[in-house]
Amino acid sequence: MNSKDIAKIVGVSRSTVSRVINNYPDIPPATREKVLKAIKEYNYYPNASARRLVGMKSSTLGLFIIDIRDNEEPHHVIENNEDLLYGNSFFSPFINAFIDQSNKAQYHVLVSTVYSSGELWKIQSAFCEKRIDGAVIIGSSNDDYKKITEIVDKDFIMVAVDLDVEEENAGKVMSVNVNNYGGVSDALEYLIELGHRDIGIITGDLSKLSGKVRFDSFKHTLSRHCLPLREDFIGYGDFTEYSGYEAMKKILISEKYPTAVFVSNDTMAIGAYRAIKERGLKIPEDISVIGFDNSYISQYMSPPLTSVNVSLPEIAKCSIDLLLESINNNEIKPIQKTVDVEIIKRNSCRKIE
Amino acid sequence: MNSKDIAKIVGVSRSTVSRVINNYPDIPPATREKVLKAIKEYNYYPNASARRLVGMKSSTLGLFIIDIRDNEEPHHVIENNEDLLYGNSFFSPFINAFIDQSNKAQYHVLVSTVYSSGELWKIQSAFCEKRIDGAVIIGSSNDDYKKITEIVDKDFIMVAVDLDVEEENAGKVMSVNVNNYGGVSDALEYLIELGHRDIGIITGDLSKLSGKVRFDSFKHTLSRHCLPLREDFIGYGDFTEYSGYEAMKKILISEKYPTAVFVSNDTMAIGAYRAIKERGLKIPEDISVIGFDNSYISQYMSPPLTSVNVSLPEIAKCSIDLLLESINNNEIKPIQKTVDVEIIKRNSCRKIE
DNA sequence: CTGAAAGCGCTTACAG
DNA sequence: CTGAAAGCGCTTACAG
Repeated sequence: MNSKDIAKIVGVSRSTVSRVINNYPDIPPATREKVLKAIKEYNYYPNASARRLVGMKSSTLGLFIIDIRDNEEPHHVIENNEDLLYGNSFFSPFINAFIDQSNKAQYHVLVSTVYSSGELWKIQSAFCEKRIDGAVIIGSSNDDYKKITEIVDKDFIMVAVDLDVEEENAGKVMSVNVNNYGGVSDALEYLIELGHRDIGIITGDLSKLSGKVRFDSFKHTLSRHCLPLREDFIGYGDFTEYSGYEAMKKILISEKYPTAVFVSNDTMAIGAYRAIKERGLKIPEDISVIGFDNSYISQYMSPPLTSVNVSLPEIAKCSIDLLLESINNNEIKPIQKTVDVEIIKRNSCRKIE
Repeated sequence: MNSKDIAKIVGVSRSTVSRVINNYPDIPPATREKVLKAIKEYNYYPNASARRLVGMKSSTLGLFIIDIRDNEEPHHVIENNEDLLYGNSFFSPFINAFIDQSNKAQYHVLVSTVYSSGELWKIQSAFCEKRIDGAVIIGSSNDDYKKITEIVDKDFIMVAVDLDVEEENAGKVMSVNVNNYGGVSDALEYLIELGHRDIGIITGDLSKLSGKVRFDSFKHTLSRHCLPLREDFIGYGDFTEYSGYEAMKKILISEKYPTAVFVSNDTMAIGAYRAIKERGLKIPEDISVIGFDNSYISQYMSPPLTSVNVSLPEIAKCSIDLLLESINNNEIKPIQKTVDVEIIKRNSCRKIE
């Protein structure tokens, strides 16, 4: 069943069929009805490839999840649930939200994973093969993104999510970021309000935007409030649970430990909880903990974790808006958007005197 | 840059360029080299639509997540993190695994959500528009799947995941399922081994395969061991956390309550834990709990939940194998596969005398 | 071994 | 208002 068949059935030309499909004006209602009826009756759908070939959009957005670990095997496939962990806490909900919002905007979405630099060509090829009209890149470090911009043509429509825009690229790239800076200062000010003065931090991966900015904001906010930053109150993590565990253990080594700790994401907070409990300390009685991301699990931790909520659906929405505007106007306006953030108070922080 | 350009550059015809791209034999190595070199140098990628149009595969698999709630608004978009919950525990990790495995098999994946019966045409259209070569359908109840088979042509290649195959369809449909039956009987036998005799159950949504089979297996296994099934030890849930909470409250109403409860999925176990704690009971001292799915969160519950592990990556692998075989041979062999299951023992079940 | 040509299914100037 | 025709970029018999 193709447009020719429909044309024959209705007794018009393919041009006319095409015109009603594409909502041209100047088609007499009667003709339009007849064509529509035949289309429905014969269950006809225009071939997407043929449409693409004559220059129409593919109506497809690409979503590239970058998780490069070049030191490991080239294409590491998720073999067990443990590997899914990483995806689960941040990427997965974002993927869902992105698909959902794209679908709502009448776009298909093509999802791909990139596990090594050697797979970066996937992005370029999806564009060159004309499979997608635009793409979101998520999960890349600044280094990775640099590589991407080297490989992928500059005139393809991409928005980078959760990515630091380097000076050289600023004004050239579309991106949407979480208000990491504000979120951390809010979190800290909340702790300070509760009376805390000895506040520690578990940092994230400092090569990622979120890791770096959260640490910076922590330092600035502390000094703005004239509070000291003690080196032994800093634990360096990399966003994984285990690193959170180790970092917290390190912080708790000395006999004087902070009364509150800001943990740069919830996944590390899980590890931190474990270290605190192993040390025989109670949350929040002995030590208050605040996380970041408000991931699914935080509400179920004991005690439920106070955390900075990042609205993944809102990030998805912003990215798609940027993408679609760019696609429709066929121009790349280098806009940086920031999505705001809010503290979800639960029971892991207490007031002290 | 298209095949004509490459042809001109190399000094051959487009036919030849096409032949080297498609690995035809009988091309002199020298020619092949030259063409490959130009392709690389000019960063040429063949247009996927044009290839599709001349009959090649689209190299794309569809993944349709069915979550029909017709009583709610037609297209409910995920607006807040709470909505993501449902996706998180089961779908999300599956989506990840599916994308990963498809990518590894050199396939793209097009993901779509279906939130109402009115959107079921999306499946048909993706096929008819020739966007995909095959598709996995997940999350549908038997009713939903029936509707799907009514709408979607029988000659499209689909595999149903976690779906009951009705008698009338058996032998016509490709599907992969979890060994729900074996998983539940294993779980129960584990409890029995620990000395439990008064065992309760919180059922899932009985209109879904997993809900129904888990309940059936529970009843059969109990009777095989000559253990009674007390009506007041049964709580009816629907796989959501809140339903688990309510169901457990109902079970705990009478003064005699079971020493162990099988909960049909981990999400409901979260609710069940809450109800048990509110009642002032301890897990596993007063009551043992075993879940199903071994979802991400189960290890972090307190106490960590013993659960039946379902290997989502393995399900993904099976589905893709089925799909690819069907696509390559261009025939639908109605095969039903079952993925095995294993108990992950943690601290929510205790031995009793 | 290789090129010229047909054809995949559409859309869109162009002409009427 | 509508049809005939060109053309999008490929692949694949066909002929040589």
